Amino acid sequence: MTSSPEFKVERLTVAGSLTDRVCEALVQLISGEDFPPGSRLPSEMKMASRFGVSRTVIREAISRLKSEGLVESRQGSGVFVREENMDAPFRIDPNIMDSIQSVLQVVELRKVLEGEIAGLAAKRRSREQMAAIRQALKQIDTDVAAGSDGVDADIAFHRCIAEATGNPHFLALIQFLFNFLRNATQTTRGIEATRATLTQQVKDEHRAIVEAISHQDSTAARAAARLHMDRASRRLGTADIKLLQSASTAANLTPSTV
Amino acid sequence: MTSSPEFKVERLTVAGSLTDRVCEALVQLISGEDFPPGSRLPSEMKMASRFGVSRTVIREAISRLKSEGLVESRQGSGVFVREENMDAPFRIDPNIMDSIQSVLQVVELRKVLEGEIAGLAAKRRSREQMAAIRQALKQIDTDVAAGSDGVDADIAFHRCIAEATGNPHFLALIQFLFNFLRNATQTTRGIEATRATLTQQVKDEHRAIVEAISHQDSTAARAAARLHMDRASRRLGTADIKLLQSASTAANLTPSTV
DNA sequence: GATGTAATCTTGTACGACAACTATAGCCGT
DNA sequence: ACGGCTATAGTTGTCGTACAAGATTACATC
Repeated sequence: MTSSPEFKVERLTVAGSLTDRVCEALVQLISGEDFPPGSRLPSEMKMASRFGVSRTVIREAISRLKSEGLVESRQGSGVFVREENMDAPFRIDPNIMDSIQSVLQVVELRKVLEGEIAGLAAKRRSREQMAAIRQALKQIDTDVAAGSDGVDADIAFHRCIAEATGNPHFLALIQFLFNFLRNATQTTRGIEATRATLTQQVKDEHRAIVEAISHQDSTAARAAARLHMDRASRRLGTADIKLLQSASTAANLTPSTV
Repeated sequence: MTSSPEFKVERLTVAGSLTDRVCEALVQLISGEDFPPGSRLPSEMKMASRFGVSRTVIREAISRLKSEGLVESRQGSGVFVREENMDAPFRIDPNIMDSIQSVLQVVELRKVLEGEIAGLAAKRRSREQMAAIRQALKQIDTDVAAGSDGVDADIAFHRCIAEATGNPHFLALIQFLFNFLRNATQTTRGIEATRATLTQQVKDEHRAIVEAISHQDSTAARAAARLHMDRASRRLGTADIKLLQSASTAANLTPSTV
């Protein structure tokens, strides 16, 4: 091996800082077949030379990859690609938030989950859990009467139902989806307003879910929850779509001027 | 303000590199009330002085926090705490892998998803997607005949179905669950063996799913997928439970000796 | 051939310098 | 007095060098 290049230098992306670009390029190289799991990637000096950047940039990029669990560095030995990316978490790409369609797709995911969660909760809920659900339902009214937008109480309500399944992963997953949707929609503040105006309809939907769970009728609970989410996505899809779209385009024009 | 310390220097943890410790300390400070969302944290120079490390270390720590979405840096202005931790990913605590019950709970989550995914795929699949699903089903046989355990092909099969929903989040989520389950079970190699011995039954279950999707019968598709997952969890719950348990206890004894 | 040691390579950390960019204070013109 | 422009200081981004700490390899020695 006289001077065989240890890896091809990918075209660095045009946007972002040097560290961003190098990071992206390295992820591509690791994802590809250039560096299989367990292999050692070139020394920081060599990478700096190949990419035409300083070692500082390489080190910061490696630092990110380490925090994401893609690589692992051993002092004096080198940087190695981690065996498994089992820790690769489930995350939704934040820059798809612009797209109203993607938000609706997340809502669809939530709809599926809420339906099954309600069905399972109907089967398994204990008496205490049933009381907690009823209490959470009341809390929504209390909060709204006190001037709150009721979003927190609404989330707590659905969390109570998820807890009643006895499977903590359902709770964790819908909590994650709540976080995402809240952040995706909070830019406009349109959803909360919509929810506030449609309180009566939402209240009826909630009651239907609670009643079904109370009667341990899992089929009805699933249907009620799905209907609830269907209507929620419809509310999202009609009134607020323009707001969200305009907000997203505005965000595109001013990427970091927030 | 003459010389009010802008933040208290937390005790740096004893283990890990300087970057690790600084990173941890910063996370604590951000999680606490010292630096609320939107606030600017001290300049890199000041932090370097406070922590008694070089600016390099601070920069690498900040780089990690940026990749984790906790902070955001603006050149010439400073480093700011991001508004919401909307990026908080959905991840399953790795140390629950010990518990066979938790694994079964994840399987239940997958069961729910696979059922709904199959139902949606039955409604929406295009002709090309149907062909891809059939192709993936055949590939399982091909791989198994070639001596493979067929796990990869099995995953690819279910991925094809998820793709046919047209909602990429379903695909991403079940891929995440696959990764977790694979890592949770691969220690014993017991599951693959089980799956290999029960090929005929699994094949029948797969065929039922494919036929239902082909006929665009979403109810049948959902039922078939749920049955498939039910049987999978039963297979998991009976034969391999002892293997998994023993493997988990062994893993506890050797936490990082892999 | 086994073994201990030195040379060498790699990552970790520190320091200094400058470029690119921002925000602010202050000056100036009106 | 007020608005707009500029100078200036502060901050992040990038570069380079240097050395410490740990690991690997080669080699000399027995």
